[in-house]
Amino acid sequence: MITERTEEYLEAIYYLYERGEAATTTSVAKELKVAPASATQMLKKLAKQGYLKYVPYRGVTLTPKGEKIGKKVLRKHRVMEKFLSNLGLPKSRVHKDACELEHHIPDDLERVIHQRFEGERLLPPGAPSNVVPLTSLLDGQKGIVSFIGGGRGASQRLTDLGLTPRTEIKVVKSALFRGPLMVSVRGTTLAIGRGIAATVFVRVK
Amino acid sequence: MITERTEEYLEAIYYLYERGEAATTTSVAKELKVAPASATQMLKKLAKQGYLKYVPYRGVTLTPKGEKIGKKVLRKHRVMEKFLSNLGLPKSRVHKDACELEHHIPDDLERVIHQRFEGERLLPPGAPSNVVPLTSLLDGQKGIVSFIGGGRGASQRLTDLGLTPRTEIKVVKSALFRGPLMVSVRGTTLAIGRGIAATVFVRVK
DNA sequence: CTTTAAATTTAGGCATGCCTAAACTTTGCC
DNA sequence: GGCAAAGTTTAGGCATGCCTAAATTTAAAG
Ligand SMILES: [Fe+2]
Ligand SMILES: [Fe+2]
Ligand SMILES: [Fe+2]
Ligand SMILES: [Fe+2]
Repeated sequence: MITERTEEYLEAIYYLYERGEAATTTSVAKELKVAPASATQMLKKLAKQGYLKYVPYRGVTLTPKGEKIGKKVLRKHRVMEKFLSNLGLPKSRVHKDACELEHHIPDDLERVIHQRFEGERLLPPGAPSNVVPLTSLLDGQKGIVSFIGGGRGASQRLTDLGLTPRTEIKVVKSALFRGPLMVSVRGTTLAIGRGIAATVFVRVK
Repeated sequence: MITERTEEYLEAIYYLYERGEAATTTSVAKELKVAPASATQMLKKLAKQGYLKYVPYRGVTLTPKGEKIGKKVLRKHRVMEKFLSNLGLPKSRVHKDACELEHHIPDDLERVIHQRFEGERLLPPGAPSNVVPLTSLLDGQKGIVSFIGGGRGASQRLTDLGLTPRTEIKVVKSALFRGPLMVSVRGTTLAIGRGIAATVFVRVK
């Protein structure tokens, strides 16, 4: 059985990775507010369990197995944060509560909550319900560009990138709530900012 | 700190109490699928902690402190069960997942979720069970208007909007917990407030 | 080579919590 | 008073997991 603390470590390591920071013993320890010695011990254990590769004095790298968990937990954390803050929970509690719930929310429940709370205010009235902002797609999902909701400037930039209606688009990597999205269009992969991505509405397949 | 297992015991004892059954060592043990000896030990501990009154050979009674917790946990359990099953979780998992979440959902979150799904208890007795308030529908779901539960004013306004019995209606977007619903009726999309939507009962397809 | 920061090892601490079988005691009923 | 059922006591098991200070080692930079 995977413990809550293990999830917490993997989440933190994935978070460092996502920001391009090295996952050293100290950086992990700082992230989790524990002493370096504690992190060393824990990282060795996680390596033995196959969640990451640990090289003494060199830091760690997540294995596919560990990355999958870290990524999932972080995603749940963010989904729950948004959920809670949308419900009007005091800001001071949003993070903490999300950090507890992230370990207890089943995958499918997370998915449903996510779908309902991302971009819901952006949808133009009357749009068919399977048309959603690009930012709502999860990694790996595909869609067809339906229309561009933004103004002229945004439209121009997106046209330049080849993001025009009826184009098929696939989300390669979405940080879910912040940071750019990596999308694949017409065989090429490109990164676009969240702000502009939110103006692209796609029909989900 | 109150443990999960403690909550489980208090929940079970409150559940017995609610049904008018005596909370004896054996009945509690049976409820939780443990040996009587385990229950004895645990009940003594809970008594020492002030959650209940324990009289050897006579069973237990919840103190106000214990009753408050047992009642709350059971309520959370039920709210979560309803929530999960409304979201389409497989029946086999609804109970188990609810029994985990009940220990991790903050009070205010439970309250909000409850409000969203309590509408179903407004159902007039004898109504077929697939008739639910409009507010219970999820995005994209369709239904046939069955009847209007509100008073004259509400009825008039809804009639004006074309929301009359036997009309087909589709929920385009429901904010799930607050804000108006977007519905599609006879080919047009319109927004209606939550309050009035709760008086519209529809037969789900 | 020296210095410093990062990392590791060591040795220990702490916090428990819940469960069971088997033998024994009590209660309640006849 | 005898008996069965309910409840209790006893004695033990099991499953750990994570954290830290201080001393030591290693790596990297100059
Ligand atoms: Fe967490
Ligand atoms: Fe978290
Ligand atoms: Fe539970
Ligand atoms: Fe429960």
